[in-house]
Amino acid sequence: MSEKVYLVHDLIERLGNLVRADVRAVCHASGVRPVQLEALHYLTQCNRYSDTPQAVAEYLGLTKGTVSQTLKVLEEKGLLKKRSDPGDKRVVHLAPTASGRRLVERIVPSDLLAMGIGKLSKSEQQATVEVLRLLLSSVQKANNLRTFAQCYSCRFNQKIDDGYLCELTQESLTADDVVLICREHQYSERAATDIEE
Amino acid sequence: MSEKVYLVHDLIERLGNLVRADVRAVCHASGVRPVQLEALHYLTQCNRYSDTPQAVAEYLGLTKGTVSQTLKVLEEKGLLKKRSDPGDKRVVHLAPTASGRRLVERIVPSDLLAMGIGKLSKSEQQATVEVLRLLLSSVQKANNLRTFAQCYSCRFNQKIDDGYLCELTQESLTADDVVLICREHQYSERAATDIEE
DNA sequence: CCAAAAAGTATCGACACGAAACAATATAGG
DNA sequence: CCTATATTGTTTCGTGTCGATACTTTTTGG
Repeated sequence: MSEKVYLVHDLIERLGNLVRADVRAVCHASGVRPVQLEALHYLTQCNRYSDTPQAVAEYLGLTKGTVSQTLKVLEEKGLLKKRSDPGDKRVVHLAPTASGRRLVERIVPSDLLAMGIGKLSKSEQQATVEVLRLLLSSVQKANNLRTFAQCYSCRFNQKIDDGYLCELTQESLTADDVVLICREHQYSERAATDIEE
Repeated sequence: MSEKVYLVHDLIERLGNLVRADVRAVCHASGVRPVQLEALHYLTQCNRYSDTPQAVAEYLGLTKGTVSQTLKVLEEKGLLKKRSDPGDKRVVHLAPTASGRRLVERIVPSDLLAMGIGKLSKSEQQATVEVLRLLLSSVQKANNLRTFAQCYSCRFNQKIDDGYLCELTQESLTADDVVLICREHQYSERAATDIEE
């Protein structure tokens, strides 16, 4: 195996540790657990097909039982509202409350990371985003993982005259919709990671 | 704040989540906790100034009380040996046992990440390592964090005729020593992150 | 020599986590 | 239509993580 794999594993792990330690400290001051914040953070970014307990569990790599408890605590704290799906009565939709959104905005992104990135030049910042994006999509593709990416880079997304269409659900999407992350997302064959914003 | 900060935070968090979920699965099969493996992994990489409970706590971003328990469990499982310092009787040195080292080698690096990196071209792999290294050192410098890097890039490290000298401890170091990570590490002023291996 | 700092341990309570069992609803096959 | 089977989510339970706090031992500094 290439030496590089060890290096990248180490670097990802250490950056992850630092960011997590920082987030943990701020979370602690705010009285929430890191995993609770991560779930809430996800829910501020996902679309209406992806705001369920099951999707949160897949995104975080946890079991549905574990996530169920986390969501229960978030609801008790008033950071989250549950709403049952009108079409499928098994399904629950989750939405952060106003205070939930405020909490996420206060903690994400971590100051630690922001300061580090701020020290980089514009071109270094750009290179960082591109490399991380490429690495993430490569890991996801190599392991057939759900990609949890935004609709605009999805092979099911189609541009129509007054907006977009999801070919999977056959529903029309707005410009706001297509920047949310979706659990059904699949990259199109062409390099969809190159899209600039 | 630059948009890029949000993007990088997200990407680091998601890559970290994926790697952690993968490591967690393998750990579970091996009967150890992720945090136990991370501590053990650190101890396979650190030098003789950095193999103490306090250093592990700083590296992982946890309190010493928490780490003390983790180490106790590792010792009970026979993955770790404790040895008290002859010079300072408060200090305990930690060393992975043979089975501890074997465990780490089996789990690190994660297959998930290895497969993802394997799909990248040589030059993309190189770019990934460089970008992550730059980002990590930038984050560390911006926050005055301990860098936990290898002696060869340390400002206290000096090349002498038959090896190296640490100007902080005034002890001589071998070629094997200078690739271990040290809690007292400080980057020299020149860009020490550019060193190739 | 004594106060303060530092390294480590022990104990406690809140919560994370997986496993398993469970309830409710949806889907597919006969 | 009706009954397996699958899917979604919750609950319960046991183990373990984590931080806070209090504590011991040793070192250091005035």
